[in-house]
Amino acid sequence: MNLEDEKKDRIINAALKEFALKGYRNASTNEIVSKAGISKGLLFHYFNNKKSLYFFLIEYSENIFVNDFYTKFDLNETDIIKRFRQISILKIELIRKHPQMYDFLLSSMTEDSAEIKNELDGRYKNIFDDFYKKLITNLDTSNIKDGLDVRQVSEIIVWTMQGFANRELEKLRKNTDNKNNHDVDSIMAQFDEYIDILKNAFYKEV
Amino acid sequence: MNLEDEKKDRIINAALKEFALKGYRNASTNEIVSKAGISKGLLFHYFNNKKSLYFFLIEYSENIFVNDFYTKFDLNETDIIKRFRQISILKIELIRKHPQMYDFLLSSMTEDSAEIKNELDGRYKNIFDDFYKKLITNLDTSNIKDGLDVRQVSEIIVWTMQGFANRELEKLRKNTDNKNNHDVDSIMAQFDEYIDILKNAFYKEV
Amino acid sequence: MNLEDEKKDRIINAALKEFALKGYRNASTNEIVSKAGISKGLLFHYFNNKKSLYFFLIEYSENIFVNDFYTKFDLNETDIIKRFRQISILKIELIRKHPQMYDFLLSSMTEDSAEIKNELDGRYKNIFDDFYKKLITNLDTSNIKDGLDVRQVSEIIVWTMQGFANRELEKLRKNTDNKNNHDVDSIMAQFDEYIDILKNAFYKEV
Amino acid sequence: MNLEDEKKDRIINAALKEFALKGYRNASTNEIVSKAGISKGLLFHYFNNKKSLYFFLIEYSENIFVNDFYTKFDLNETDIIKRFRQISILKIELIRKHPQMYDFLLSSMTEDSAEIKNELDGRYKNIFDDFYKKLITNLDTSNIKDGLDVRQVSEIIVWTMQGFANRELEKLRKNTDNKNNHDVDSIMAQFDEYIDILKNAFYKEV
DNA sequence: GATGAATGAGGGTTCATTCAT
DNA sequence: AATGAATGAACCCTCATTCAT
Repeated sequence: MNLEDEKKDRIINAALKEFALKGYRNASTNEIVSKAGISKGLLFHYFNNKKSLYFFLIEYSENIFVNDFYTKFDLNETDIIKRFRQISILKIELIRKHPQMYDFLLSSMTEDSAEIKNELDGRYKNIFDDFYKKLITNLDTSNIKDGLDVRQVSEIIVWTMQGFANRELEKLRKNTDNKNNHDVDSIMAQFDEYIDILKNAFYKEV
Repeated sequence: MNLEDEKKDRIINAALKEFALKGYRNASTNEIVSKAGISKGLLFHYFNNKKSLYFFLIEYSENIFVNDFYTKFDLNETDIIKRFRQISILKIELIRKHPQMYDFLLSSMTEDSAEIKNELDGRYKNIFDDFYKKLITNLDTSNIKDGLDVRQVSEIIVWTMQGFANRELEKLRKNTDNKNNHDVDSIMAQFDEYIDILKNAFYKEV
Repeated sequence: MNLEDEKKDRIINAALKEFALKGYRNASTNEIVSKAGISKGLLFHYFNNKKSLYFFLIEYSENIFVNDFYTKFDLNETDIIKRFRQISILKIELIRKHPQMYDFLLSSMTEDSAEIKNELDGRYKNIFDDFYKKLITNLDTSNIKDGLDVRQVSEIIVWTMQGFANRELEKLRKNTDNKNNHDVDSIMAQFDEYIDILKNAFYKEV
Repeated sequence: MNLEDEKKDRIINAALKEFALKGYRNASTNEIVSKAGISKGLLFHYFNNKKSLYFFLIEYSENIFVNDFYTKFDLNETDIIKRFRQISILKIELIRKHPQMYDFLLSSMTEDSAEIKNELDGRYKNIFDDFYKKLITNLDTSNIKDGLDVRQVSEIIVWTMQGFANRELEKLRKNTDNKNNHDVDSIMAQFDEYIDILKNAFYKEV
C-alpha cells in the first residue's frame, strides 16, 4: 500500500465522511472518488471492493482508537469513578482530534447492512470485549459503603456517566458550529457535579 | 383496504421486519413481497409506493403504541421512581406482544434516509414530544433528600433505569428463542433491587 | 353487447377522450374505468382487451363518420370546387357534433404504437381509400381552362382547400373556449374568397 | 463525451429510430440498447436519463438542421416561388442525408408526452419561430398580378408547394428501398410544372 | 353481470465492480 | 499506477390482464 500520503488521506477522509453520513449500503463509491478527486478505477485498485474499503477504515480507526485511547488508559487508577472520569476525558479529546473517524466508528456500531453485519460483529468483539474487560479489571471497590451490592452500585455509576456523556454528545452533535465553545473543562465541571452526588451516596465517609 | 386479515398480517410483518433490519433505503420491496408470499404488483396495489408503505407502518405502530402504552400510562403516579418503573413494565410487555413492531419503531428513530427524514420528524414530534412532556409532568420530588439537586438526582434515576432496561433488552434480543423464560416478573424483581438502592441513596427516610 | 345505453356511453366517451389525449399506448385503462365510473373487470368483460376496445372505438367512429359524412356526400355535384366546398361544410359540422370522436379519429391517424399500427392501416385503407376514390370520381373538369393539366390544377385546388381547412382547425384547437364564435358561416365566407381566386385563375370565363 | 464515433453513431441512430417510431413515452430504452448493441448501464452512463437522451437528440438534430438547412437558406432570393422552391430542394436533400433524424424531428413536433412537452416547446420556439420569421421576411410580391390579394395568393402558393412536398415525401416513405431512384432532379422537374401553372395564374406577364 | 384483488412482465434507473487501455 | 468506459443485477414502480367471488 504505497500511495503517497496526501492522496491516501484524501481517500480515507472522503470515505470516512461518506460512510459515517450514509451508512454502508447507501454510501456511494462514486461520491467517494469524486470527493477524493481520484478515478473510479483507482479506488478498486487500492481497495478490492467496497467491503474491503470499509474494513480497512475500521482497522484504521481502531488503530487510532488504540493509540489515542486504549493505550492511554491508566489501569493503575483503581477507583471506579476516577477511572470512568478519565475515560470521559479521553473520549472528548478523541472526538476533537478525529471527529469524522469518531462519527464513522459510531455509525459502524449501529450499522445493520446484512452484507457486513456479521463480520463487523466479529471484529468488534475482539477489540471492545477486550476493552470492556480491562475497564472493569482491577477495580478497587473497597470504598463503596458496606451493605451495598458492589456490582449493582458500579452499574449505577457507569449508567449515570454514560447517560451524561450521551446527553453531552447529543448537544455537541446538534450545534456542530460552536463545538469549540463547549470546551473539555466546562463539560468536566458539570460531570464532576454528578460524581459528587454519586460519591456522597455510595462511597464511605472519608 | 379490504385484504383478508391473514394476508394483511403477512405483509405487515414482512415489511416491519425488513425495514427494521435494513432501514428504509436498504429495505427491498422484492424481499418484502417474497417474505409475504405475494406478487410484486400487489404490494403497490395496496400501498402506492415504498414511502407510503413505510408511513402506513409508522401509523400502524403508533396506534398500537398509543393503545398499549401511551394511554395506559398513569399520570396520577407522581413518584418519579414508581412512574418509571411503571413505564418499564409497559415497555417490556409491548416488546413481548409486538417484538418486530418495537424493533421497527426503534429503527425508525435513527432513520436518516433523506427521502423520508422530514416527514418522519414531523410525525414523531407530534406523538413523542407529547409523550415526553407527559412523562416529566406533575412529578412529586418532595421525597428527595434535602440538599440534593432535584434535577440531577432525577437524571441519575432515569439513566439508571434506562441502563437497566437496555441491558435486559439486549439480553432478550440475543436469545430470542427463550424469551418466554424471562418473564416480566423475574425481570421486575431484579429491577426492584436497583430501585431499592436508589431509594436508600436519594429518598428521605420514611 | 347489451349494456344499458347510459353506461355504454360513459365508457365510450371516457375511452375516446383518453385515447385521443394520450395515444394508444399511454392511454390508461385505469383512467378510463375511473372516468367512466365502472370497475376494472367490467371493461375487460365487455371488451376483451385494450386493443379490442380501441378497434371498437375505431369502428364506432367510422359508423358515425359514414352516416354523418360519407353518405351525405353528394356525388351528383360534379364541379371540383363545389364538391370540396361541400366537404368542408360537412367536416365542420362533424367536429361540432362529435368533437371527441373527431379528435380520436385524428389522433388515430398519427398513431404509431407498434402493437396496433398494422391493423390500423388495414382498417383505414378500407374506408378512406374508398372515400378518396369517390371523392375524385365523376368529376366534371370541363370548366377548367384549356391548355391546363387537369390533374395538376385539381391538385392545386385540393391542396389549397386543405391548407385553408388545416389553418382554421388549428385556430379552433388553439382557442377552444370561443369555438362558438367562429360559426360555420363566417368560416365559409373566408373560404369562398379563396375559391374565387382559384376560379378566376383556373376556370373558363362564364 | 469521448465514446468512439462508431459506437456513438450506433446509439444515436438506434435512439432516433426508436423515438421517431414510438414517440417519447413508448420508446423503450431496452429496445435502444439492444438495437445499439450496448449494455443497459452504458446508456445511462452517457446520458443520465431518458429525457436527457431525448434532448441530446433534439440538440444534435437541430445542429444538423441549422448547418444543412437553416444557414444554407438564401434570404437574397425575394421571389416567393423561387424561395420556396429553394426550400424544397434543401428539404429533400436533408431527408436523403439524414432520414431518421428527419423522422425524429417530425415526430418531435407532434410529441405531447406531458413529461417533455414544456421544455420541447421552449426549445422549438427559439429556432423554428426564428426560421418562420426569416421565411416570410423580405419577400418581393410586386410581381403578383394587380387586383389580387397578395396574402391570399401567397398562401395558395405555399399550400400548393407543401401539398406537393408532402405527397412526394409520402411516396419516399412508402418505398424506402428504392429511394435512390427518385433523385432530386426528377422530383424538382415535376415540382417546376406546378410552379409554372402558379406563375401563369398569378404572376404578371413578363 | 359486476367486482377488485392479484399477477408478472416490462418500464426507467442506480451502482459496485471489471477491464482494456 | 491510473483511467473511465462498460457491465448487469438489483432497485422501485406501472399496467394490462386474469379470475375467484
